[in-house]
Amino acid sequence: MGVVTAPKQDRSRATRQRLLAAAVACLAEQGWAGSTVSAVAERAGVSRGAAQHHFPTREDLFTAAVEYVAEERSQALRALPTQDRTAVVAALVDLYTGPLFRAALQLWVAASNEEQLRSRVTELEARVGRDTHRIAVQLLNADESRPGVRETVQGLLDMARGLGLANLLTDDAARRDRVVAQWAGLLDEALG
Amino acid sequence: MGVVTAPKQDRSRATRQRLLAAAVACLAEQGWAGSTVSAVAERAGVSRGAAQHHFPTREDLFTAAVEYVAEERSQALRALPTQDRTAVVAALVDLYTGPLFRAALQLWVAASNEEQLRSRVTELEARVGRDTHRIAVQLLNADESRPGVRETVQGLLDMARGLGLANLLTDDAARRDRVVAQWAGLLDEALG
DNA sequence: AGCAAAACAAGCAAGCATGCTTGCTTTGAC
DNA sequence: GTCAAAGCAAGCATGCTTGCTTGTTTTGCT
Repeated sequence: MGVVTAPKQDRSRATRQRLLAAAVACLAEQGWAGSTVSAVAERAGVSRGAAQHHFPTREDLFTAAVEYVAEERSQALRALPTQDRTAVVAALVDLYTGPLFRAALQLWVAASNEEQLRSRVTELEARVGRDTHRIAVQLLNADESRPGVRETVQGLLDMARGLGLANLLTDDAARRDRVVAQWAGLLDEALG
Repeated sequence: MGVVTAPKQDRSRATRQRLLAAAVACLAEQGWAGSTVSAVAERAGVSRGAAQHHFPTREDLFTAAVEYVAEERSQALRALPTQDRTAVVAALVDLYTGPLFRAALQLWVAASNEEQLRSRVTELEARVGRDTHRIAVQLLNADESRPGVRETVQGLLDMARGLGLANLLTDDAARRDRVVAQWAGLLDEALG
């Protein structure tokens, strides 16, 4: 009762998947308040009743969606190719511009107000954040034993977050590219 | 009709002010969806009817609140003291940690989904962003005629935004201080 | 002091999202 | 082929927020 049990039928699993994907898309496009279960169900191509069969309450649905977003983001992270530092910086920043980041951003802001979501989303961000930092250090070929290197990389990721946030309203890819180019150079000097 | 006319009575102006301040506080604490006009009116200490007398529709209220936030942020910006670069960086970052930034963040995210808000909030961010950049260049004593300096400062402000965003869920002032110290050093080298 | 206008308070109807309940269809096993 | 269980669809009741409408108090001016 209440425990999310592993689905036993293929159709059910497919529907669950579609519902979660639709939930993430709705979050990215219409935000938290606009992501009503009717909207998610309609986008997933199922009835609202079906949605509430898989996720009895709206909170259940988006609790699962949080995990889904975390999984997708980790997956995108691991798909990053190894290149020169400028390309790596650009690729990292690109992680914060897609619909996945938009959905995550909506979840962060919603979690800052909804008690129920806060703990789960905080855990998500901690986990994904650690993964991101680890992979960033690896891809940038940074030596974390040197003092300041850890903070430099953290600042870079914070800058990427900020660029993604600025990208929420106005799609300023041109400005972003210039900033990325400049700071990739500064970073290259700082990391040696 | 519909045009927000200048209030003629002192009590009215005070109530308007309290309503706007309460709207900003509600935004920062309870987000966009949670900032119902009842909540704002209660926080302002007036009845809901009074709130709807001053702002006939909810959109009117928060349209005015957007302007209010922009004004407050510009004011906070101009109050920044001139100090050494590390202190200036810390002060700039601090601009992105208070309730004003939280309210602005809620507005950004809400505006990314609500058509009506988007244009106004976009204009707000453009204006405040320009002011912030200008004052940052001035306080940092940066020579924008040198290539790359403009992008360097922009990247710093983007990092500040990202730090503020990270601060939304977990109040990690310690990490922020370390990142600020490190990036202040990087910036000092880059600006010469 | 009186008066008109503004400011404020309270109640009412409409719209919407959620959660529950009921009934029908599909699945997979015997 | 049948049957029980899971998946799915639709309708209903509740609670909440908004906007409007009506009535009362306060303000500023003559």
